[in-house]
Amino acid sequence: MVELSEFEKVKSCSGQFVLAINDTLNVISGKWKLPIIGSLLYGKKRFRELERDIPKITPRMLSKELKDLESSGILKRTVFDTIPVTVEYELTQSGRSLNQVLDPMIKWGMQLRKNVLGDR
Amino acid sequence: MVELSEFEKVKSCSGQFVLAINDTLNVISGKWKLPIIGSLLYGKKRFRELERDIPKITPRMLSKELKDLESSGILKRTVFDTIPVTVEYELTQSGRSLNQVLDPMIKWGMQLRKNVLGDR
DNA sequence: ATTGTTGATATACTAAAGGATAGTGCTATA
DNA sequence: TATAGCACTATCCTTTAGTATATCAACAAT
Repeated sequence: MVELSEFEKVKSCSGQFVLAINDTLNVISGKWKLPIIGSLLYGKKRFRELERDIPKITPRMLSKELKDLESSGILKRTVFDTIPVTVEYELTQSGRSLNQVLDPMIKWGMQLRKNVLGDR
Repeated sequence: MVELSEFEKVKSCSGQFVLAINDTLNVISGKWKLPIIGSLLYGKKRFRELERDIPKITPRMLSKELKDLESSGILKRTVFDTIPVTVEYELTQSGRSLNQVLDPMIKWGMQLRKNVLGDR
């Protein structure tokens, strides 16, 4: 766990502050990461299921983003020795814990829309 | 304010969910937005002060990012009729409220580093 | 034999983001 | 008169992100 004192230390230093936020940002930014995470929040999915779930994504991008997310420890890839092969993707504990950051982003985004995007 | 019921509605719909998060993401993503916001958290600053505060940023990027942040209502630009002109940038209430989303990102990013980035 | 399904990869391209460098109009100071 | 500071803008170039399209190998069903 991240202790309070450690958090305060990082927060008070502008350089550390940016680094920690960027680590988070890198995990969720990119055109397709959120749609993938969003789809997996409803449970494990196979490659083709994700492809159908996410309109307009190409297999190239799906494959790439899944690799990225796996290497950040956000999701787990499991291969089953069936014919043809079955591959399942599911969020890890770390992936599910992203709610801690996504929920405030939803709230803030909704508020922003009221404040500035609304008056367009 | 964003009501609880409204939040729950958006959160439960994968499309809306992604839209609200992307609105937030667009405000803070880009190589220089966080350093700028970070610098302004310590108080109002002038153009050249920001330039000195943020190593390696070019005036072109600083100018562009400041415009972006202003148009999302994150900061306010004030021109003083001095000679030569003085321009001050400061966070708006909306900009300061970004703490609500940045704090969880710091915590989550620190945790991530312990989980996966640590073992490199 | 042909077609379809699985989970991808390869190659080539376009678009968006960002960097390098120079220059603007103004004025105070040396 | 030359230099420096202020707040930028313009032009060009490189790097990164994302798209389009075709293909792979294994097999199963028609």
